[in-house]
Amino acid sequence: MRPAKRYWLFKSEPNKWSWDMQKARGPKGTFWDGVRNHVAKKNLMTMKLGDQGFFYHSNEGKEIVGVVEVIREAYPDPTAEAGDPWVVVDIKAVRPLLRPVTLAQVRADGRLDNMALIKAVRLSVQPVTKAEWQIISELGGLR
DNA sequence: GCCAACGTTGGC
DNA sequence: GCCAACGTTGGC
Repeated sequence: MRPAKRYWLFKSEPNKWSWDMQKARGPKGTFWDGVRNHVAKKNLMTMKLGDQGFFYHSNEGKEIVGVVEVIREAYPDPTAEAGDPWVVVDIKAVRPLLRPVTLAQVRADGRLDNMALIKAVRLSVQPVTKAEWQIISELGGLR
């Protein structure tokens, strides 16, 4: 049996790598580089083909703007020094949220208090539970 | 192996 | 620009 699909959240500063840039890559997607934290790395290693994630704009915007999908599982980060342990996955843009979900909304919701977005502020690649995924999808106008 | 100092992230 | 949270480094 195929393992249940998992959900994630990818943080990016939009002035470095924005949703629009991700979308412009089309179905080919791109590798998600720059992760230099062991917890985030562990999350990357756990990802399977077809897992979905939210695309979050940190710093400017502070909102979840889109949905991405994992199209290649973890492999060595091409931007890391040889011998470094860091990995990337490939992701592609799937669709934008009809209405971006802001950090303020997530905080105010009450059902999302345990999200890593709030609990682990600095973690750049985070797990999202199925329940959280559904709530945010609704807030974002996706169902 | 502990912990103080320091650097980085990211919200405000 | 400030600072809280947290990770990493290095002295002991």
